[in-house]
Amino acid sequence: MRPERKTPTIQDVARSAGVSTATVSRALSSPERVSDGTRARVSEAVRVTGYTLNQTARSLRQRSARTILVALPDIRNPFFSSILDAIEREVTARGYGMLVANLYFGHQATRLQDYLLSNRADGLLLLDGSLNADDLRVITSAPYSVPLVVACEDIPNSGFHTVVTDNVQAAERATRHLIELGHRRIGHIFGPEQNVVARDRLAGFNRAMNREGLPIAPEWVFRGSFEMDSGFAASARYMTLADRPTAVFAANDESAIGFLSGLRRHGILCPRDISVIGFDDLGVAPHYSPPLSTMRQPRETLGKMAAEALIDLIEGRQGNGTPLRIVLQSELIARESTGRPAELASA
Amino acid sequence: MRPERKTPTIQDVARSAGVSTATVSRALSSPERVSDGTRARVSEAVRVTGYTLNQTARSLRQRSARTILVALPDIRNPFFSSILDAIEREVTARGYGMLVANLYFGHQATRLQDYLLSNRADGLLLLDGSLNADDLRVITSAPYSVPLVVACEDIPNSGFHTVVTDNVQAAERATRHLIELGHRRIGHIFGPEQNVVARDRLAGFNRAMNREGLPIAPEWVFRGSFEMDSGFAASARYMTLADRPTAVFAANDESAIGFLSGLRRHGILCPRDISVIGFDDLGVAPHYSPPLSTMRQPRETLGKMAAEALIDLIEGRQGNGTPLRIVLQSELIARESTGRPAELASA
DNA sequence: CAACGCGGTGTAATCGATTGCATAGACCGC
DNA sequence: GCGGTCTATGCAATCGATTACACCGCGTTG
Repeated sequence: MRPERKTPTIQDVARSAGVSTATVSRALSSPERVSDGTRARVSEAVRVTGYTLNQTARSLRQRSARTILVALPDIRNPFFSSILDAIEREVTARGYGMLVANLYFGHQATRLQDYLLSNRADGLLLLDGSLNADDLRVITSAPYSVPLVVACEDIPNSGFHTVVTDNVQAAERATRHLIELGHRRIGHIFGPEQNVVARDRLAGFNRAMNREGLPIAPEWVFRGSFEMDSGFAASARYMTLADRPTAVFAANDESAIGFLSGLRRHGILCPRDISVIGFDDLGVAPHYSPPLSTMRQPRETLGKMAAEALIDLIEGRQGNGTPLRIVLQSELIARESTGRPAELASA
Repeated sequence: MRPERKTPTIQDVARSAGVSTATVSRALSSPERVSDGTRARVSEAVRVTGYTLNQTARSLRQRSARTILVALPDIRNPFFSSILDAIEREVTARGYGMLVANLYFGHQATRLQDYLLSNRADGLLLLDGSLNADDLRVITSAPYSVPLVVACEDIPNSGFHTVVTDNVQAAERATRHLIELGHRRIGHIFGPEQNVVARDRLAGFNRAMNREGLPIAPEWVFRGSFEMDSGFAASARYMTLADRPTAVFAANDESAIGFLSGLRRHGILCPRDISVIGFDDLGVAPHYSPPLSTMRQPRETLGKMAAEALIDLIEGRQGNGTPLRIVLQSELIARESTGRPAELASA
């Protein structure tokens, strides 16, 4: 039977300051519109009452939650979590909150609708390319018109605002790095077949090989899933080959690491017997054995730009109809896992 | 000058179904309270109008956002991101949303207040032990009474509801593992000095050594920060020692990996020359060279239980005044980075 | 001196749901 | 046939802010 104290509202502040709620609201959100005296009395009243704004009430009235929703396939993936970090910084700096939805590769457009159409979030930052563009258009077009920015994983030809890195180009660069070292027989560990990023990296690999007139052996393209275990599995298949590549471009660092870990068990040493380059520059890459050559994406920039773009969209800037498309470049980080092929080194 | 179509509201549904808004509300949230016919007409009206609930309006009225806030020191850390994953699953299953605040080791209690006292979130799941208990009590006690569960990093003697693992015990187990292998001269890579988890692990290390009557050399306890680079730095100091330990317990896998990576550059090989055990069982641990022995915390369970506890608290279950305290145990995962010391192996 | 502009403030409508209370009608039992 | 109970529904208040509009008083200007 206790008094059930409630948190103070703007009414309490108004009463304490001897003004109307309208004045309190103005004193707090556009201080230049009230007189100095009033402003001071309101501040004091806020202090005395311990008032804090009820964001829910404000959201209802202003039809904006000052919150964005970030949807991604897997939070645990360190690549995504560092993007998330960059997004969080930017979003926080702009006074927004960040809701996170993990989709587990689930294509769950419905769950997203739930958040977005219920006014809990003002826009969607989508880091998952596996969603269906038409499903998404349901929420981005009238009457809902939810602001959307696609980042990291492109949804090709969708016409959505997009911030990505050029994976084809970067994969080509990685492959060319191996070629420049003298490798001619080069394999690839592919990512999940449906994944845009994996496909782009395969395309870049193919392009580099074709441009140099090098043959692509189908049995040297190992199926993978971006996970360490799939790289490990690829190493077993590698061992069964009669004719083996001297270098491998892995679609990401995880598969490169799993692959190397498997090879080591068979006594194949990197870079002595094989060169391997990965993608993403995970934290462990420089400390792996051997330190892993890789392509580094500008993760912070990517996350920051995507968040900026989304908030601009939400706040009505960036209004000119044409969809935004930002394409960033990745950087080659050559470490010790790539070297000249054995036949040249010994020569 | 376009018509500015708005998303349909419950009023539109009511009009379309020929009933009052009260009835629509009831049909949707407690269907058993309306007649079959009405329910059908309302469902149809919802379909026709494309109605979606405005969660903000509901939150305002019900004084609950169906959202929790998770605050952590560093999203990029794979340990935290996998906890976050478990939390997200549980929270989503219960119909809640998850706001994420990254604190960057910033002790920013103020930012948390912002979210919690503004009714954007119904409770706080705190994964950061560095916050000041008294600052937190401001929001957990009247008039605000924000539900709080502390997880992962304990805030000792705070009286908050807590879900953690027993780091002292686990560190003792890890150290004992080294002792059982025959090591007598054992070092430790310490975490950030202020961090509870780091302190507990040091305490467990000390306890194991003391119980076995083994000496603890101060110069064998390397200062660290839980990051790979700090493990790497420790390796440099290790090399300068005249008298070196034959085994090291690192406060986490990152520092173990950095340490091993540094030693390798000096030709010190693990496990031949030194045994190293880490903590956390990162994804890379089984694929590192050598595969890393480590302590595995029940991360999924921890995240899930913490989320459950918080939601129970929010929804008024788990009401009996005594603070909850759940302590989980970790599991030793012995891999190849730990072995018998050289002098015994050769014997 | 009347008209006007303007800064500062208050009144009340509004955002979109939920819910306490009232009521109409059906049904029941005595 | 009457009171009572129960079900299904509607009316209107409510959550806590923002904001359109009105108003007051003062200074300026023609």
